[in-house]
Amino acid sequence: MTTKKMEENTETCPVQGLLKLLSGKWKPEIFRLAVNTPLRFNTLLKQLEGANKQSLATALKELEESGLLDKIVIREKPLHIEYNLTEKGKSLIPVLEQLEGLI
Amino acid sequence: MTTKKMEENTETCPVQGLLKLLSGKWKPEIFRLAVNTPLRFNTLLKQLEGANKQSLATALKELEESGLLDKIVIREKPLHIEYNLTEKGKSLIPVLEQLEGLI
DNA sequence: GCAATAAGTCAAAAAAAGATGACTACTAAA
DNA sequence: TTTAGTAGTCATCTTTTTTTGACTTATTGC
Repeated sequence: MTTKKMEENTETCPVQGLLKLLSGKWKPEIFRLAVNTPLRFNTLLKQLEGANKQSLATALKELEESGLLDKIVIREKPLHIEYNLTEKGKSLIPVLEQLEGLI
Repeated sequence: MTTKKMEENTETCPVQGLLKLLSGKWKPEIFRLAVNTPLRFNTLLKQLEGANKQSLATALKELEESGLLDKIVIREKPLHIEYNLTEKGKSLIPVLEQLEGLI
């Protein structure tokens, strides 16, 4: 085996792919909170005890990139940003609930 | 270590708990292989390109500890060990298949 | 213009996860 | 008793992930 570092993961395993969508220290909790209500950055920062801006920003960006969250600018009182579950994101809810029941 | 690093994860999030069962570089692939047939250490080591003994041992132990795999000693020709999906492990299969369809 | 609120970015450090290579333990057969 | 097969462990090193704290950008109100 040639010692290539992170060689292009041919991603032979579909389970791996789906787990990646929610892998990381904060993504699962962020996802759950998003199920109930739209998310805002600073609110989230207070809700997630121990989380920091950087980690949060990274997690939100990745959730957005994988199509689970939508980011929209709200032009209101104090202009802000909202993160909402996409349809794809919502489609995961029942399956995750089912899994929770099994564990 | 007197100082606790990973402070008692109150584990507020069930999604987190279930994702942990299959999180890590090799666990998803190991799980998938276990669906088809009992696993043996050295065979697995050859099947998982790039995996090493240590990582494999750790993954197998964790899968066992979380109740997804059973480890049994087979007293046969060349005495060896077999890892099989537990009932709990098997119960995950249909749900994971469902998730794969969504991603 | 100046301060406050909201949502970030950046470089560096710390911690966790994974990889390496040498070594161990058990059994069975020669 | 030596050798081979199976299934590991251990200490150490490297890579990846997460955290820290300072700095940035944009908008609104005074």
